[in-house]
Amino acid sequence: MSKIRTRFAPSPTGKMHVGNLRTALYEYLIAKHENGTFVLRIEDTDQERFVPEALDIIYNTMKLTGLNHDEGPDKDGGYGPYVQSERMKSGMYLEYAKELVEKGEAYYCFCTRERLESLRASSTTEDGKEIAKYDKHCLNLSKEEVEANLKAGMPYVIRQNNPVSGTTTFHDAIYGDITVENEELDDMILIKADGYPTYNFANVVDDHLMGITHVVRGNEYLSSAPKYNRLYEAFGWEVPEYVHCPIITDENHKKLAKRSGHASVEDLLGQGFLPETIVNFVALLGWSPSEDREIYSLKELEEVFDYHHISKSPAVFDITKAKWMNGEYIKAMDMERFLEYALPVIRETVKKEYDLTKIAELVKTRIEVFPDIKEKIDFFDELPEYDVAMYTHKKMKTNSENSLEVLQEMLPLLEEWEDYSIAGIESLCKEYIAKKELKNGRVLWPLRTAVSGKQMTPGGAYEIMEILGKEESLVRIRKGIEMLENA
RNA sequence: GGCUCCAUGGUCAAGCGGUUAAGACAUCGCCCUUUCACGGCGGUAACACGGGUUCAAAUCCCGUUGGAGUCACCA
Repeated sequence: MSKIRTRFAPSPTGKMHVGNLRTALYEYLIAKHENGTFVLRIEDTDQERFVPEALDIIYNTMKLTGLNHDEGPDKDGGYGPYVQSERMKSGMYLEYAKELVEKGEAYYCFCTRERLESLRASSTTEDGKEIAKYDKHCLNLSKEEVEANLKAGMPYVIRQNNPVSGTTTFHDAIYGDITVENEELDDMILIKADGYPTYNFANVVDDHLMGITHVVRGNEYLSSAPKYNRLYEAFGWEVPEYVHCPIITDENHKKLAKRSGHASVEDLLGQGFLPETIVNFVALLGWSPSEDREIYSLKELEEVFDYHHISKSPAVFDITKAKWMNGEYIKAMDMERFLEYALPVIRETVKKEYDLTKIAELVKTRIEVFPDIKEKIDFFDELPEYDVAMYTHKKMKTNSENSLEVLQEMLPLLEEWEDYSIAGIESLCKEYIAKKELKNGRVLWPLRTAVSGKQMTPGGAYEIMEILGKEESLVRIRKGIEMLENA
């Protein structure tokens, strides 16, 4: 069997959609699993939607996620150029289109947009039986008429000439054989009036020229696949293995769109997701490994990925589960890298001179995405307003009276104490607890409350006091005493 | 609306004719614990419906219903 060659062929029109990323990922994995070649090709045939920054987005995303291509615009592998607008310069798409015209598989069309629009309008007013497709009007033009029109400089497109009867069957690795009536096939445009090939055409030509063996794409292309198939056949080219992936949807089971808030890789990154989470999570949307396991690095995915296990039904992008997975990655991160992500967020919230690394450590097992950090540590900078009722905790057996007593008795001890390390404070507290024969919670709950002013905090009284230091800890405890006295 | 595809818990999903119908997220409860987390244990929860085929159907076939995708000189 020949070596596998897959390609990721994005068009630079904006952000990187997660559906696109998954397609790229599967293409990458299919190739890498078999030691094949993963090609990056830029499909910029739409001059109107082209946005230059999108190229950077594509490169950055690929790099960040680790989907490194073996061939591409920046890595010639002998199949270049890898940018369609550059390939176009040689006029090759037009040549190929003309080849089809000569074979009778395509034809020139001079219809105006106005005519096409009215055609569409009239077809919809019919009884619903009518199919909204081109009526092959220009197919009837004689060779002479075409020549004359061309000579006169009339704008034209070249359309595929599909049969009007019979059926076309193509094979997909996931969906099996799919058959459609040829009558359903529209004569799609191959070459646009601006001379550029359409995606549909350029895609087929380039895939063939680049020796692509597996064509992976979203299943929104399923309905146009028969037309591509006819193109391959018209040229007499070998049809690649089609792999149509199920669609990724939002929670309403609709195709994931920008408005969902997490439709692009950039959105996800901005929300505090790690690249490896995105890759891992998206890999599992529509595919599952044979072993019972969910956390996979890209390398591990390369090992176990088998595209025959891709499922057929659409998958909801469950942001809740994605967050869980991100939390798993965060917990498994080494401290150094964690700090790179966490510190900037912490700095936004904590302006005072505390040991931010210690704060980071506190928070590591308690967040799912990095912005979660903010609300967990806001009390460090400033003791929030809180209600004395917070001192009452049923399970800790605390109330405002015994809390006051504990704080009043602890205050002088803490004032004399110098060692405000976790261990130091702990030994002081434990000593007091032992002497008074109390449960830990009886004294630690009031302390933690006084020092944080919050119902829940990352870390306990020891950890918080260590970070706050002696002075600030005492200020807060005195404040607590004052509040309890006035209650 | 035409065409195409899809159909196991709320979500991701295992399952390929014989299972007590896995597992994960979420949810609920318990344990651990100075709070919250982490960790551990357990619970609730699914084969859309109707016909076949078969000794036997979540698994195969047909229909119904439901959902999605697609119908551009966009990709």
